[in-house]
Amino acid sequence: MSILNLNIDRSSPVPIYYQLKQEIENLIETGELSPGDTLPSENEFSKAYSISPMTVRQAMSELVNDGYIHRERGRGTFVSSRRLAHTLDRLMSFSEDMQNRDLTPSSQILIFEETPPPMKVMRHANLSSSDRLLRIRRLRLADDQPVGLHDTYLHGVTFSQEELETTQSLYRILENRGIQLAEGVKTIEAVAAEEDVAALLGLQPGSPLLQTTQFSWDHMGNFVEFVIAHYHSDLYQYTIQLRR
Amino acid sequence: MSILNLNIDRSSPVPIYYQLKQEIENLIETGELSPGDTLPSENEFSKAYSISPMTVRQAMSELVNDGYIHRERGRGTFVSSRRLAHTLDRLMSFSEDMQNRDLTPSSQILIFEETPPPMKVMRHANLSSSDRLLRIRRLRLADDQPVGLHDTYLHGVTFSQEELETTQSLYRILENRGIQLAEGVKTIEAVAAEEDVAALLGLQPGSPLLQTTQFSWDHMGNFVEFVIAHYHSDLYQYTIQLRR
DNA sequence: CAGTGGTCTAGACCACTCA
DNA sequence: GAGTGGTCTAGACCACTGA
Repeated sequence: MSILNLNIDRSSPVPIYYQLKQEIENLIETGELSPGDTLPSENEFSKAYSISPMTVRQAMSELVNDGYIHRERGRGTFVSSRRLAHTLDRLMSFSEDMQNRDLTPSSQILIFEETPPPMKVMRHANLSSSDRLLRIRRLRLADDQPVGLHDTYLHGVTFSQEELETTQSLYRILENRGIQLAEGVKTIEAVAAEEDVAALLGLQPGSPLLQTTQFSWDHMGNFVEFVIAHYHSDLYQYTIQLRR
Repeated sequence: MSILNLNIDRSSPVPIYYQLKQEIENLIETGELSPGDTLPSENEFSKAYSISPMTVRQAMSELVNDGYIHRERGRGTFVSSRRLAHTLDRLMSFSEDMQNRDLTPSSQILIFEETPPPMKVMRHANLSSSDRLLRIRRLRLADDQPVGLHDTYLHGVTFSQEELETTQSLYRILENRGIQLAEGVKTIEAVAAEEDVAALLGLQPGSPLLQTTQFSWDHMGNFVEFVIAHYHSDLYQYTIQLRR
């Protein structure tokens, strides 16, 4: 593999390993390097640009980490397939999710009240029955078709039903109050539709539903929300991108 | 922060950075180090165990990458909130998955044959009806209880049923042939159990099942496998960790 | 065999934090 | 100003691959 023509500016405040990483990333993004192509060896990079091997290695390691390239001992370093976007699973609102799928999201608020935490929430979020959560039940529609039912329980934040109706986005309301969701756990299972849920989603009782339950926390590890959702499985599937 | 009491064996073939990483991981997993605790500085590690700073750094970098710790320039290195397990979603075999859940996995091979690709696979993996795939249907058990049914379609690899029975692991057979799964897409939905599947899983027909369909590719973007799986939802849920 | 990535050394200077 | 992580050097030996 002949050496690539890269632009490394040693007077720049940008770290050398980072410049190298960005340059290679660009070549891959623009298609000048294709999946399966062999990269110059670490040694070649090191000599061609007078960069210490360990510095070259740092750039390569981050590219491997980001999924752009992979290394094979004794063989070389290769550009990886770009089949998948480089995104992992993210905390995403229903609205964001639908917009990503090119559907128009909407909502009907069915319940808006203060309640003590459900048992499951008390256990996982370490709350007691004297704590008060804001409970919001919403029918979720995509292109005006009902696809799911969301029961959201919020901790440590209050607002009016009117504010939700005008803002449309729970996450935006949280952000306006300086609350940022940082991590979450979502569990997915299949359940048979109860009568009330079935009626709302236009299904027969007993129809298979996708049920997701999610806990979310902010950066400090404070419990923020619990959501239990039921989806019409013909209209809503869950897709995950995986890496080894 | 006083120095920790770690066990580093320099005569071991296990790399030093990896030993260091594992030891710290253990301290965090067992709770001997708690979220927010300050780790000894890189310099302290380096001196205490006579390890080169760059080697200490490699261990730390991987721990950061895996979400165990985070670094703050000028302040120190801290144990991260351990609310979430340290795994993101990975391509994982059923066996690995069960072992992570402390269950003993086993399998019964029901079908082992060559077939043309199913329609869905032809579309997604760009194959034609003249291609031949190896199809394997297996009943999957955890602690001897049937939890799921896997239909796997493999491309570009052949082996005998005997080899699978002795090796036990499809992924190991692939690895032995130099095939490494690199990325995948998994779709999760809820379906009603068909009669044959219900019987195998000990359920009534029409019971809600978790259905996952997965495509996997190697580093070069070559299609390797398609798996359609059905799970007894009471016994098997899918959990995802999310980040914003 | 030469070439590759994997690991490791023993230093260096820098920007940043905090007392 | 002492201590921290961030970057970087210029080498070394190893295990592995492939011709």
